[in-house]
Parts: sequence; structure tokens; C-alpha cells
Amino acid sequence: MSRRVTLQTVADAVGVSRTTVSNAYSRPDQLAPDLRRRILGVAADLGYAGPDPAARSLRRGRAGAVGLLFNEALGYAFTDPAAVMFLQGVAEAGEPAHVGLLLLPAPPGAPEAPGVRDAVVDGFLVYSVPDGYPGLRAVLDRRLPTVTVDEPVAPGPGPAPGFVGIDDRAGARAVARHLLDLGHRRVGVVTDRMAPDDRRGRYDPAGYREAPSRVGHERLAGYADALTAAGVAWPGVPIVEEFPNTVAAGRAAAAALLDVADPPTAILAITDQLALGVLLAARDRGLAVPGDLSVTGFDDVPAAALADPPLTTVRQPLVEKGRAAARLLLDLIAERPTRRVDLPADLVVRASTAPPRSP
Amino acid sequence: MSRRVTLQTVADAVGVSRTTVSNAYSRPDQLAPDLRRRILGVAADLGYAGPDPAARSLRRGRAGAVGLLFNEALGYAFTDPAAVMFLQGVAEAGEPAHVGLLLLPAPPGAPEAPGVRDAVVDGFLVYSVPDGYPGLRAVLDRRLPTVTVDEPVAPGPGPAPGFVGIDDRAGARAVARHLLDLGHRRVGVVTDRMAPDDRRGRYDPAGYREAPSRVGHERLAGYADALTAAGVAWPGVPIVEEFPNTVAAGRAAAAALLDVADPPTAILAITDQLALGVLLAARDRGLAVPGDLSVTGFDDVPAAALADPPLTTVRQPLVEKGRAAARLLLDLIAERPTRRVDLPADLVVRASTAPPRSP
DNA sequence: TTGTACGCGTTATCAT
DNA sequence: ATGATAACGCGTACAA
Repeated sequence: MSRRVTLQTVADAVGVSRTTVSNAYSRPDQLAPDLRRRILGVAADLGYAGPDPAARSLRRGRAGAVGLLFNEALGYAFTDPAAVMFLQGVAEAGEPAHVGLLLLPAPPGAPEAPGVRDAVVDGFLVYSVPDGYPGLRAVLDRRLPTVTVDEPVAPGPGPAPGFVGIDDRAGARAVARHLLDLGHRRVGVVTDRMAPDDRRGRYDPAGYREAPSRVGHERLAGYADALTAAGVAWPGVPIVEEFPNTVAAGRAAAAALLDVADPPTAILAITDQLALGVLLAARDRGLAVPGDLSVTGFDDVPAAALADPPLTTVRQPLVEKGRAAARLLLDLIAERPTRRVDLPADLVVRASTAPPRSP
Repeated sequence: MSRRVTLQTVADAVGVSRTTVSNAYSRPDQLAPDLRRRILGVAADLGYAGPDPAARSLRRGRAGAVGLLFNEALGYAFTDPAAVMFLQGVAEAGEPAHVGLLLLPAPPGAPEAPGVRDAVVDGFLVYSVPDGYPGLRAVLDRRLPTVTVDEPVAPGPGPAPGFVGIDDRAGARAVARHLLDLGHRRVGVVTDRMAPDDRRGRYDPAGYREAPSRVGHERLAGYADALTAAGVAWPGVPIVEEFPNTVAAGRAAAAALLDVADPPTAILAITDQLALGVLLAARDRGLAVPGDLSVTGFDDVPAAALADPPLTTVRQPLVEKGRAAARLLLDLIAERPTRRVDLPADLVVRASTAPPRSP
């Protein structure tokens, strides 16, 4: 077995210095064109695959890629339309800058995050990962430029992370008020996991060991704002927690809300995915939406508009969120001045909401 | 400005050798636990971010990540449900192995593919990229373990690429035969780009400078098999080419097929996305599906079942394709024996097809 | 359990 | 236009 082919091998074969071969690849203008051709030719004959990216990255101090961390298993992320749209935005903004996107495996369960430690990247994008997740700590420990999305983090040892988010509370307030304006007073709430504790069932704000997710907290607070202002006792509104953020989970959570003596006339779901599940649960029980039950979501993923009936929800600019996050990170990496980005969240009224049958 | 903190800095501060500090991070069992704690403590005080991944990767010869190349701009890939499901499968299979997924920016337009050249990876996954694309050449030049999906490539200078695909021809034949069995004889075809030439409009097999995509070629061949066998003259069936693979493109392509004197009673779309667009084009013209027009797709993405009417199509196991591709690549990287993987493609009859109104 | 010595493959700098 | 030299930061025999 012969030794691995490197710049030196090629240099020796051509009879020039390593530097010249390097230039042939990385700075074509520093070279006589025909010498360059000769070098490339010999390299091809020798089976040289080009400058080693790891060595190159080590020497130059740049990686040409950014790492992405998700709050769930990677396979799941591609199941969540909101995450996919975010990724789309990131890709759109990153492509012109020629940066690769390194998706990191960091399941919430595993305390270690070897993928994060070994990632050859210039910075990190952290999507919707509440402070306290082990993978997030590993990211912060890398002390690289970092942007968190949706969930702000306590500043760590490294540079202060950038942040991109929306006004979840105002959005939630708007959709809850919409329901109240229609006349609803008996409402229920379906929420995704509120903290890494992985609880299911009746939500009880007390007793969480881990810090809650900002998004969950804010959306619930927005609902509370509106309901309280309308005289509906907020602790008293039934809230069911389920995960992950899927249609199936929404269906299950709605069951707990619906199968009681005096069911709500409207259900606020904290995400569209969950709301889609609530729609199914209503159908399971022969309940007409919005006749017997009004249902609202949050996010406005494409499926929301296509649902039957089309979902009243809160729109957030998901793709733009990805673009903004990527731009912010690129600015951070280039040491350009940056600022926090807050995107809007607007109520979108469609056909899944109507006045309650019996007020 | 002080010098950058490295293993050596920490070693000096603690009064041990570099090796020991390295072990503290990478081989905890080679160390007295309390010495390790002291080292880690000093490292934290010094602001040491841990072993540099580029240097580590250079030294060990492994990257812990695989590169992914797409046939379209990255931003677009997240728009294509089939691509997203593929990614989901890849992520599922890659996560247990702790491999990162490096999504590479390589727009078909750009002849250079710097992202590919600089990718610190152990292998490549190439999704649906026809031989001849510049980015693909760059991948092959890296001479790393590679798996191509859907489109086989001519063996290059490096190791022979693995391949994962489905029996597109059989699937296409089945769906075309289904239409023929229903009594259709006047059909039209809508296809995605057949080659990198980026043509739109009436398809003419001649005159392409670039090699055609295998998938497109095979699916058309499958249609031809069935139609010819039923006595329908294949060159004679109108075929319209559009791109990219989107609902909008399908709508536009269908218009060209429908707005003629003697329109087809059925349209075979080469992908579900395009078929969904055909459905829209039919609605635009007040044509009932399947009453006035039968429509078929290919892929069976989730939206196909949810369409109005639900789409008759050919199912391919998209997520499984991703898993298989990732497993194959991992095997290749580990120098385990591998084989080509062929997945099934099955006809799924739903409500978008029926006998023609007037035979 | 800890230290020594060397090499991983490249690019920046400066000289020629 | 080309070459010599010195980092870049780390892992791993091997010896102690």
C-alpha cells in the first residue's frame, strides 16, 4: 500500500515546491497557466483529490459552514413544517454566501453532544431549543458566533448570542380575543411540551424542574391576557400538554378536553400541528367545526389553509425567520454590527371559528 | 490582544503536558479524576473552548459528517416534500451513528462548487442529481465514499459510488395501464425538467445536449410501454416539460395540454407536485376531476392523499429511501460490503381517475 | 499515570 | 513567478 497522495507528493512529481502546487489550486493567478495545467494533470494522474479540507480549514481558520441545532431528533425536525420552512429560509440566505449547513444530531435525551463538539463550523444556529438543553450548553461552550431562534439563552462564557423571534404573546392575545369577541367563554388549551420534563396531561405551572420554553410561556401568557381581560378566570381554563408537536398528539390532547361533562366551545391550540389534530378529534366525536367547536392554531403552516375547515390561526413569517437568523449569524461571523430581530405575528381568520352554538 | 488559547496554554497553566490535557478531553479514563477536574477548571478559567475540531479531524482522519448534494438550490429542496422526506430518512439513520449532515450549496447554475471542495466530510450522498452536473463532478473528484440516489453516475476516478433507486419504469407502466384499463386513449403527459438544459414547453427527445435524468427517462419509458402495448401511438402523445418541480409549474404545463382543440381525457404527471398543479389547472377551466379529466401523479407525497380529489399515484418509500441511502453510505465508509438497493414503486388508486366521459 | 517526539496537510510570509 | 520556512492545533505511539 503506497503512502497517501498529498500536495508534497504532487510537488515532488512535478519538480516544483509545495507552495506552487497549493497555488495551482487556491490562487490560480499566482501561476503560469501552463505550469498550472501541468500540475493539475500530474495531480490527476497521481490520484490527488485536491487540498484536504480539514487541513485547509485548520490553516485558514474558517470552516465555510454553520451548525444547526434542533430541539428534537433530527428525523423529527423534517416532520415539522415550521422547522422545514425555517430551514428553507436559512438555506436561501446561506447559499449566496457559500456556507454549508451542518445539521447536528443532538437528541434531547443524550447528555453528550459529540456532534456539536466536533463540528467544523464558523458559528451556530439554534432553533427553538430552550435554555438548559445539554446540546445547547455544548454549543455555547464552543464560544463561536451563535444565534438562537425563539428561545433566548442566558449569556454564557462566549460572545453574546444573537436572537430572532416573534411576538408570541401578542399573537396569542389576538387569537384568544378573536374567540372572545365571537362570544366564547368556555375554552380549552392544547399545548406542546412546556419544558424538557416531557410531561403529558393536565398542565400545572408548578412542579417543573426545568425552565419552561419561552414560546410556550409567552403564548399561554397571551391567552391569559385576553381571557382575564374578558373576565374569564385563567387558572381554571383547562390546559392539556402533549408532545411531540404532531397531529397525533393534538388529537390525543383534545380527547382529554372534550370527553368531559361540560366540554369547551372553543379550543386554542398552541401550534397548527396540534390544531390539525384537534380537528380530527372533533370529527372523531361527530362534532362540527366551527358549529359545535371552534378551533384555532398558531404558525400558519401551509396545511392550515388546506385543512377542512381552513384554520383560523396566527401567522408568523417562518421562511423569513430562517433568512433573518442566517443573516444575523453571518453578520456576527463577519464581526459586523448586529441587532436582535423581532418578527410580527398576525391573526388570520379563516373558517374554523364561529360563535358558540349556545352561549 | 493575547494569543489564542490552545491545549498548550492550558497545559502550561496547569503545569502538565499537552498530552495530559488532550486526554482530559478525549480519553477521560487515562487520567486521575481530580487532575482531570483541575484541568477542566483551569481550561474554563482560561476560556479554552475545547479541542479544535479542524485540527482533531485532520489528525484523526475522520470528519464525523457526510455531505449532501441536491439537484436544485438548497432553498428549493426544502420546498419539495419528496426531498424533505428523503432527508428525514437520512437523518433517522444518521443520528444513531452520530454523523452530522452537511447540506451543500451547489446551485446547478454555478460551475464551481467550493462548498463541495471544502466540505469536511467522510462521504457524500447525492440526491437526484443527473450525471453531468458540475457539483456532482466535484463530489466524484473528492474520491470519497459516495452514494447516488435515483441517478446513477458513470464511475469516476474514485471508488465506485453506491446507488439507491426505485423501479420507476414499472411504476409508470402500472399507472399508465390503470388509465388505459379505465378506457382512456387520449392522454397527455406533464414532466419535470428532463435534462440540465432547462427547457420548457413541448418535449422533443432530440436536441438535448446534456444527458437526460434517469428518473425522467424511465418514467416516460414506462408510460410508453403501456401505451404502446395498448395500441396508442407513443410519439404522438403530447408531452410538456416544465420546471422546477412545483405545483405552479404543473399548473402551467397542464394549460398547454388543455387549451387545444381536442384535449386529453387524462393527464399523467411525472410527480405529485406537478399533478397537484394539473388539478388546479382543471379547476381553473371548470373541468371536473375525474369526471372530465383523470389525473395521476408519482411519488405519493402526503399532500397527494389530502388533495381534492385524492390523487391516484405511484407510491415510493421516500423516507425509507433516505434511510437506505444513509445506511449504504455508512457501510461504504466503514468498508463494509455493500450492494445496490432497489426499492418498490406501487400503484395507489384513489379518486382522481375514472373512465372517460366520452370514449 | 504522565511526558516526549513526531507527523497530520495545508497556507502565509517573506525572500528570491 | 517560484521557493523555503514556519506555523496552524492536535493525537498517538512509545517510553518513563
